[in-house]
Amino acid sequence: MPELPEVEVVKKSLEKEIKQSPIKDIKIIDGRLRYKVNKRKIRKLIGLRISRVQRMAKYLLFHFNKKDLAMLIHLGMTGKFFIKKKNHRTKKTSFYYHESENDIKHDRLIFFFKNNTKLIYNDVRKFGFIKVILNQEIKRNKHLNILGPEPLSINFNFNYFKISLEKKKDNIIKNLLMDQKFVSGLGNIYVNEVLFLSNISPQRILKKLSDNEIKKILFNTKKILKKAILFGGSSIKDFSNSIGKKGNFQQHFNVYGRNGSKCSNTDCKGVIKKIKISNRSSFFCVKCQK
DNA sequence: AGGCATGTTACAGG
DNA sequence: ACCTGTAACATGCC
Repeated sequence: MPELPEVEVVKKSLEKEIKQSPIKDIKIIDGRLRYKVNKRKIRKLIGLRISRVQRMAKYLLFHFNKKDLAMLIHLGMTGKFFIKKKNHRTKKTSFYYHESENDIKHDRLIFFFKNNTKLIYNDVRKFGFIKVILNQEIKRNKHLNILGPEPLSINFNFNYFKISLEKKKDNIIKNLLMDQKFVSGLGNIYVNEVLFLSNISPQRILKKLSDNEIKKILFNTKKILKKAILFGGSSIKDFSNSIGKKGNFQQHFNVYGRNGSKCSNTDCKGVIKKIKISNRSSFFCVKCQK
């Protein structure tokens, strides 16, 4: 899925484009997402105006002028939004995985606004979901209430890291950073990149992390997420097409998807290796990540 | 043909 | 009850 930077970029583009006009209609083309879209509940949004779009970890939360309702969205692996304005070409708000530019067969849901703007939810693999929830349920929502601190917040700090390590000393660092209960918003790409920048092997046992290394991980996590947001996120497997909105941060990957190539540290002659950790691909330099 | 893919979670086993 | 690892979800590309 989009990780935190991609979701943040989507959030910003949605806030900019779709706040003003009321929803006129909602068409469910294929509601069989991770959870089946509840037709009755989602139609309650007709007539409402989006007042704010919020990002929580990798989730999007839509708020409306009718304050008791909210819409929770997760993009899964391949969820994305398109905005279509009258007499304008389609604007992407998210990122291509491996689709062609004009592929519409994975459009799952369309929000029609009174000003003739359309907001299309498109999801190839249907791992994403859309749920209408009550505002008062947000705090105890089962997806949201287990999330650890946002990586860019001050709550993700040295003390928090140390306290968390007490309980998890036998695990390895990659699993910890991937754990949304520990820190919420990182995924496979950015965890690989953070550990590279920190010169730490993804397999390092937690109890063998020094204080200085913990500080490096914290610093590099915040640094790389901010940088990725500035570059508009990462659009993997879609490097050449420049129509619409697209992130460029994949060009700055040091290790992700680069197995076999030389380490990008100029003083290092190491090679990037790919291994499986908890069934996910991990990439690291055998020489400078210890 | 089989393996792989930005994620989450249900489940089994400890 | 907690932790951890694995399988499953649906689809398409290499």
